[in-house]
Amino acid sequence: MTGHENYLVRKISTFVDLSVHELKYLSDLQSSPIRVKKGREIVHEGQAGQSAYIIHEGWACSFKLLPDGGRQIITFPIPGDCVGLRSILLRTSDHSFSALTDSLVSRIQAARMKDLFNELPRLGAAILWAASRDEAMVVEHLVSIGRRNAMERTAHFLLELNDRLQLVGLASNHSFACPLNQYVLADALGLSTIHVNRVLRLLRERGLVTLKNQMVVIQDMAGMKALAGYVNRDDDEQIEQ
Amino acid sequence: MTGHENYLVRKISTFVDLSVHELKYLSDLQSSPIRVKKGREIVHEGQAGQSAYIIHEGWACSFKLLPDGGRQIITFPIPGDCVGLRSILLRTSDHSFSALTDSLVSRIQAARMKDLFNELPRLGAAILWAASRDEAMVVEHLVSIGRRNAMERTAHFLLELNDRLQLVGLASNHSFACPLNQYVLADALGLSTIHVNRVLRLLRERGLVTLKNQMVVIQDMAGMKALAGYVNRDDDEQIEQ
DNA sequence: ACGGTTCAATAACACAGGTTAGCCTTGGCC
DNA sequence: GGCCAAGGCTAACCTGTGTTATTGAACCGT
Repeated sequence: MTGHENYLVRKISTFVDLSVHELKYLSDLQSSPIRVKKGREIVHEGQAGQSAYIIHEGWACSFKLLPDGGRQIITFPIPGDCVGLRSILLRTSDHSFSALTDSLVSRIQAARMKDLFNELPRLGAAILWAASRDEAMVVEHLVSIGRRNAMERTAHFLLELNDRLQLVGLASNHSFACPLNQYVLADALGLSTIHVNRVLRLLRERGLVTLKNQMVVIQDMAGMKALAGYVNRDDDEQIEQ
Repeated sequence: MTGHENYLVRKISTFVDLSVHELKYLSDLQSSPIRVKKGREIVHEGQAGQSAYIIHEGWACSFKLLPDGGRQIITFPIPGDCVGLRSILLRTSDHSFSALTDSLVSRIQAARMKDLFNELPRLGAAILWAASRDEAMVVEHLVSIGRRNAMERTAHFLLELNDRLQLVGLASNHSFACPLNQYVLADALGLSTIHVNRVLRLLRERGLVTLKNQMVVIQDMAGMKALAGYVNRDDDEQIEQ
């Protein structure tokens, strides 16, 4: 264990206590870390090759491209997150995945992942549990885009990011470093860049939140939650065995 | 086996050949079938109780409600589909789930599902594979709502339904029975009822597709696919094990 | 045959968000 | 120091979609 996988361990440990053996297995599962330059595409939609990836440092995004050149960002994997688990079951990846900042990732071979479920089912369940949470996030994202207006949607998104980052210790109670620019936000929120700009200004003017110099500061947490209709993750939920 | 689980078997058999033993296990896994009246809510968001459900007959929808009374439909489970697998890992259900027509469903107890993975991992993998497909559908839905306009989105949705129904033999090449009314479509597509009506008229006027008397007829398959930017499911993908 | 309910259809109007077009700041690099 | 690229900001205008309101057809139970 070289230290960078602490985020994953930290996240999983919040819900199951890992034994020394499990920790070791978790560490051996992964390839040695790979440096990825900002902007570099790691997996391309339709690509065969069955690997999942774990992010140790940096931010990434998974997305789909449309024939007309449009892009919809599905989710922003952050340190400790696992991407492409689905491509282990399906034969090809159904979305692309690229680094938003210089990053450090490891690859997980499909075969080893399958072994894991036989050998350490408890650890396997913990990983699936984490994946389930990610799915739940995609669902919430769907709801946001389908039924919340631009402001609610943006607020909701920032609140959720804040919560996720706190889980791995990358956010204080109400602020976090955020390398996402307005173009990227637009592709995630299903809006135009210009409208993202408008919305951010409104949120700022109302004293709710600021995004400046790669830093998000939530200034009125209660106001934000009210606006977004945000419900806290039920963080005491436990995996039961 | 009373016959009604044929859809599930049929769907799974498309990708793995099930042994007699596996078929039996799959059948024993499920509670005896439960009749559910049209409109009845089967699982309520936040409800504890860890069960998944399998649909044998009828249509359902899974959705989330918003504080302002809005509703976003996530997906329409059809015969052979499994709902709420996620609530087996998370402790509570993160969305509601109700019957759109009189339906027949079975419950699957969490514990038995977990046993399955130990005892018949191949069958377990097949079920997870089906679940992965459903996830992929949610992602595609997200892309639709985020980056396709109302017409493209509607066309895409109908094409996808057609494909799914074909998989269980409930659609011919280009038409299928569809109990969804315009209100329900609106909540799925993130549109207003009125706009769904407009869009359906446009699609009809352009000779692309009609929805009349609970029947969808795709009249110009090529035109629809071009409009929606629809890519066929890669139906020859195999689960390998 | 009757009233009630559900669903589809249309029209007129309103507004959220998209589009086009610039300008300004910052920071890196030759 | 000067150029260039990336990212942020703003304004004016346009359009896709939402809203409100109303009508009609089909079906249902009594």
